[in-house]
Amino acid sequence: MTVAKGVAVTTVLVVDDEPQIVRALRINLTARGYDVRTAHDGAAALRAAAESKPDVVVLDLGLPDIDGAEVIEGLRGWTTVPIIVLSARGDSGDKVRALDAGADDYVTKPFGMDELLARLRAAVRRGATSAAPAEEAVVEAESFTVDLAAKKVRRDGAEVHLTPTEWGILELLVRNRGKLVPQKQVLHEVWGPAYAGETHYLRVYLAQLRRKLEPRPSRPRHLITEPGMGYRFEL
Amino acid sequence: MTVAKGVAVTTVLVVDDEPQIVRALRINLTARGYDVRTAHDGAAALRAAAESKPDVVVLDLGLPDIDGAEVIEGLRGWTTVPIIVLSARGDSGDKVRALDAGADDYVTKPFGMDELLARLRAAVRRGATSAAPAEEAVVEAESFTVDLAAKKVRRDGAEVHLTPTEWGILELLVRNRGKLVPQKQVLHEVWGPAYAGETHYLRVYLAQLRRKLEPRPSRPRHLITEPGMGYRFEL
DNA sequence: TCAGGGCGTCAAAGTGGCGTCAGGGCCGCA
DNA sequence: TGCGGCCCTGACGCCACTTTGACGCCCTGA
Repeated sequence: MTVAKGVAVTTVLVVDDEPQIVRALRINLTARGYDVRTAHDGAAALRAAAESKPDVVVLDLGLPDIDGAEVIEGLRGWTTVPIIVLSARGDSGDKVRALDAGADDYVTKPFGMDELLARLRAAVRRGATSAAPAEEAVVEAESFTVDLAAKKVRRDGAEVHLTPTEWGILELLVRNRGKLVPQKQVLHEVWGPAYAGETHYLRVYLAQLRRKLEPRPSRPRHLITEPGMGYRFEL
Repeated sequence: MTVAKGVAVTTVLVVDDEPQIVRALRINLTARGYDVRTAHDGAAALRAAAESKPDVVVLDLGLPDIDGAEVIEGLRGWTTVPIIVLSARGDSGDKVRALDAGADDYVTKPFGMDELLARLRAAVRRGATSAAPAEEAVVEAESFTVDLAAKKVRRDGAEVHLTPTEWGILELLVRNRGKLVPQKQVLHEVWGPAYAGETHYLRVYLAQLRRKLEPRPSRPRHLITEPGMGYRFEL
């Protein structure tokens, strides 16, 4: 899902060369809060998919340029995004080919909008559960490990308890491991936009984190201060 | 997939009360190398699913005992196994209900065997990629056990009665065992989107759960509060 | 050599979250 | 109509976390 301002918006790519179908889908999907992108032929569909990273694709088989099965294969080469095939041809050979090429569902025209929407929800639901695990959830430093998914920190096997603020800082730095994170960014993301000047907070909390995590808190090896600039997490 | 001697065998659970349908499916699926299990009513289906851990379920909606949507919900309570619904009724209301209850696909009788097999392959393919690390239906903590399929909790052999709200919280935490679940997520998933600020509810209900489940409710070992962040279930 | 800014450290408030208990309202069931 | 289970609400004490202030160090530039 595309995430904007903390709200997950589902993006749907509609691929069809019949304007009235595209129009009907756009109206219905937009009304239900989906972000709708469209493409009118196979080449445009592949481009649009690569670009807008949709959460689900609705694909008509009768495209002017490329055969539908090839579009499916083109997508399946690099993404597991759910694909719902629309087709006027109801014969079973087409269905079998499309599904075996990698489509997730097959709906015959004319279709009921209710049914299509329900199948769309089902496809998105599946996509959401299977997609996730991308990012590596557990990061290992020399003297401690950070589990970003479980929000746990372990040191010498024992779990270390962090307060919400401590965790917020550590998470931010670990997600940007190796990179310098400016003071302003830390303050902004952990405390909020109104705290850009409270650099003293950072000194206090970084000291606390080092005391809890560093083998030698006064000679930090992982939670590095870059004077005047910001902080950096090193493995 | 069930793995035996290095060879992956796909297990299909067929649920239908019409013997000739079951027979036709058994013959066709077995011929293609699937391991076929069958059930003739909803109760048996839920039992068989918990027992044989199928890779895909083919479910007829017109069962003699339980409504089809309830069977789907019963399965979805603890597993993400793909479910393909078969139904004689082609009307769109049924389709929408079944799909929204958690079905993955919907095929209207009479169906072509080719098409059903293609949809089955598509469902299995998806299931294989998403294949979460085989979630267990029954989770054992030190002092109690949670049966996600049966929605039951046992402590010292005796069943513990939970209210719907208590169960909702426990289920959510157990499904995310080890992971921290933010307060907002608990409120959102148990009470609904409008209750994001009612953190007091959580304190009351967590106390109730601890009183019922923890050996030492004031020193919880399994239902852990992470102050300011959320809750965590530990085995 | 001195002044100043940035940083680390320690300790002392204060305050907000948490656990707990008890009461009240609602709804389904007898 | 009464009863019991369940959900919600309010009050209160406690503790952990956040915030704040004071102080000394180091480095840099004047």
